[in-house]
Amino acid sequence: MSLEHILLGYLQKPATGYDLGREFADGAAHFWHAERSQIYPALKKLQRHGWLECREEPSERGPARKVYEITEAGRAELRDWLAAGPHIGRERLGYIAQTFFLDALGDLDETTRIVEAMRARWRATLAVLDAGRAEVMAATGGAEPEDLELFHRYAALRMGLHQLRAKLAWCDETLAILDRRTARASSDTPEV
Amino acid sequence: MSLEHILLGYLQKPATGYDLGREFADGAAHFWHAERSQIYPALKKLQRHGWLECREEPSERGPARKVYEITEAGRAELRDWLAAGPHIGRERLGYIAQTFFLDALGDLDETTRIVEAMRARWRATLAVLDAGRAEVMAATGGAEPEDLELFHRYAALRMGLHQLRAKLAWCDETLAILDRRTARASSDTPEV
DNA sequence: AACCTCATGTAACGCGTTACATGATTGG
DNA sequence: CCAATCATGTAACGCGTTACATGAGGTT
Repeated sequence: MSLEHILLGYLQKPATGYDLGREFADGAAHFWHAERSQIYPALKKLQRHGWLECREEPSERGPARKVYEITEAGRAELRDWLAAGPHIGRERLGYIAQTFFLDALGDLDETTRIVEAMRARWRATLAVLDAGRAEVMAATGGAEPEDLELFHRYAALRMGLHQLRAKLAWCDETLAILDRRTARASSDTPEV
Repeated sequence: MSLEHILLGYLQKPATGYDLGREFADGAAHFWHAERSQIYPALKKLQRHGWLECREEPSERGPARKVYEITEAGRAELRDWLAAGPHIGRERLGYIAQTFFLDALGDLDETTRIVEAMRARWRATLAVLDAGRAEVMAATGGAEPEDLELFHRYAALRMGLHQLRAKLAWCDETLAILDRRTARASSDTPEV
């Protein structure tokens, strides 16, 4: 159900399916993803519900743009979804599953290698989110954004940052434990 | 692809589909979930691949138990999956999406209410994970587990704890910002 | 008698991914 | 001329959810 409501959320400003596809590649990337092949049918479904209206506009290049706009019923539906309490679903986290079973490799060096790879990936993602944060900070001069829309978008970004920093903290903690363990193991069986 | 590999991971010790269903309700709940209706066909598929073997055993109550056991090919497949680098997929986080669009409610009191509800939910989950951590701590006497299997299961649990604490830290941070904002707003427009 | 736990499944549906189709314009 | 960007989609497939079916044995 969430994708549809995210589309309604974005469509408080009129947009085309193509535009929305870009949002999922940019602004929303850290909490949701959708391909355009999924977006186009979803928009039609929202229109059938009466939550969106559509007008066609010629485009300079390519086929006519279908610009969607939210209706009053759509706004009500969005508000219901937002006010209905937190939408916390079950998270499927392959990397924790992997950690959970990593003993099957029977080798703590392999564990170290995998955790280091995780750290590298998340550091790269953190750099992207941090750039977004720096942008907001520059625009507001270091204060919390006054504007309600920006305030909430920034709050969502802060959540992403907290989560990423927690992942990285776990990597550091785990690597430290692994380090201590390898150090201890090599002092137990010292080289000749 | 992950569910199948998680099943292989668990099946380093023989188990039935029913047993595995319980794991997803208990031990694996914080990073993966699967219904038994999904597990039974998945086990058959793994068997077709030659990664599992199955023997039937009579059960004291109910129909015969199908006890699955991993094969050498299955172990190789699991090791490949584990060693292939971190399995970091796209996360779909409805609650961040919700935060992102919460300005549509046009009311910071509603935002406060939602964030408080999130905090309550995550506090409850944290209590569960923390109990698991306390159990391990009690068993090892406060040290990191020596046993390789326990070490990795505990590492996975620590990750869950880090993530939850990050969520809660965000709630606290956000509620503090909201508080300051409401305080400022009421001093700008003081009651008569 | 009603209900819980053990133990197996099937069927229908919905959400998400990948691949493909079409076609105009702009830039190298 | 080739590639990228704009702009719309469809089709096939796979993963996940919900609901249902069956039936034995033990508990209240």
